[in-house]
Parts: sequence; C-alpha cells; structure tokens
Amino acid sequence: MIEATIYKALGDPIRLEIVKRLSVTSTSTVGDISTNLGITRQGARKQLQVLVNANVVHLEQCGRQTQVSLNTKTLQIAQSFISQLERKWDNRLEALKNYVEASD
Amino acid sequence: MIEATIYKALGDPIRLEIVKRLSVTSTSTVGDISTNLGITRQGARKQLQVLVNANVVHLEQCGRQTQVSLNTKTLQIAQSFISQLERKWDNRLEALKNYVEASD
DNA sequence: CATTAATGCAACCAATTGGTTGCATTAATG
DNA sequence: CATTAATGCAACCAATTGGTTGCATTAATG
Repeated sequence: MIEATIYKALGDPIRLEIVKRLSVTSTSTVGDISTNLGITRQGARKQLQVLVNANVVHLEQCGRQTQVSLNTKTLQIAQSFISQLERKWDNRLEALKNYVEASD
Repeated sequence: MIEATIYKALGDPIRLEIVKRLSVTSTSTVGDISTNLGITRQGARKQLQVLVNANVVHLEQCGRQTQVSLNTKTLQIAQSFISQLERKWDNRLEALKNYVEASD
C-alpha cells in the first residue's frame, strides 16, 4: 500500500501550499519556495523533503542553488486512482439499483 | 487550506484500504469494514472516524449496526484539484517554452 | 580573496497520531 | 427475558511529525 504516501505528502497545509506555488510560479529555487510560509527555511526544507520522498517534487542542484520542479507523473497516478474509486463505487450503486429493480 | 484534510485522510495505508474496500463491496457495516485490517475493531473504528471527519465517508445508524458509504463528492473535489495542479504546471511549461523559442 | 548568499544537516522538543485494553450500551434472537 | 451481536467511548502509550535553533559548507561576487 505504497499509494498512501502520495496522499500523505499532500495532506499537510504547508506542503500543499508548496505544491500550489510550484504549479504557478516559474522561478522556483528552494529558497524562493521556502519564504513566506510562516515557518523557518529549515522547517520548510523538511516539508519539501517529504514531497521529494513521495516523488511529488524533484530537486536539481544548480550551482549554489537548488531548483524545484513538480513531478506531474506522480500527481497523475494519484488523480487517476481517485477517479477509479469513484467509478467503482458508481458501478456498485448501479448494480445494486438493477438488482432491486429486477426483484420488483 | 482545509483541502489538505482530504489528502491527509487518504494518506494512511489502513484508511486507504478501507476506502478501497468500500468502493467494491456492497455490504458495508462498520463491523464488516473493520475486520481483517490487522488491527483491532476499535482501532479500525478510529481510522474510520478520520474518514468521516474529512467527509470522505458517511455513516448511517440502522438498528444495532452502522452502515458505511463513500462520499463521491468529496473524492471528486480531491481529484479535480489534483488535475488542476497538473494543468497549471503544464501551462507554465508551455509558456516557458514559447518564451524561449521567441527569444531564439 | 574576504564576504555574502544559498543551502544542508543534526539535535532537540512539544503535539499529534495510530494503536491498544477495558469497559458500557443498546438492538436482535432463541 | 436472558443472551449475544454490533457497536461506541475513554484512558493510556509508544512512535511519528512538524517545527525550532545552531551550526557547517560551498558557490558567487565586489
């Protein structure tokens, strides 16, 4: 059940805010992303690492700064898994409805 | 940033397993769902409550048992938010690409 | 080449979380 | 109506988490 780690990574206000920022900002060094989150740079960095570990975000060293980028592939997996849940649930309800109607 | 609570709820192996089971099983009382998760019924119930609080799951009292159902609306919100992130990120990359090409 | 900017790493701590045991309660059943 | 099945609730505890402070390191810059 490794899947849960993706959602766990997104399941924190600060981490979600980081991901949001990444989706719209073009300049994104670790320093940029870590400011104005209401916590220290080191604290922000720890949260960023959680995103890295969950493969949501990718880091690349560029001289003295580190560039941050979103891993859309991971997001896509997370997204499609949720829609699969919805689909299965709806099918189940459909089947149940048919069953009830058939026995009328 | 209330959004994070949805992902936090899904971000635990046992809770995700509960949601998976709900998506395919037709009979779903609290007791049913709580068995064979590797933890006690009371432990499972606590996890179920997290899902309820995050509005992922809904409970309904039926006599001496409690019926559990998925809240697809919440799942849909979670799912569409993630695809929005992907979309924004892709747009950003597109814009960046155009900018680079224009300056060639 | 001294200074500063951008970063990483580790130790520490309070709060939260994931689980347990041990009850109590209330609805169905022989 | 005594028994059992299905459940809820609370206290407790170890492990994890979210954050801090205080360094060290290494690349750019005047």
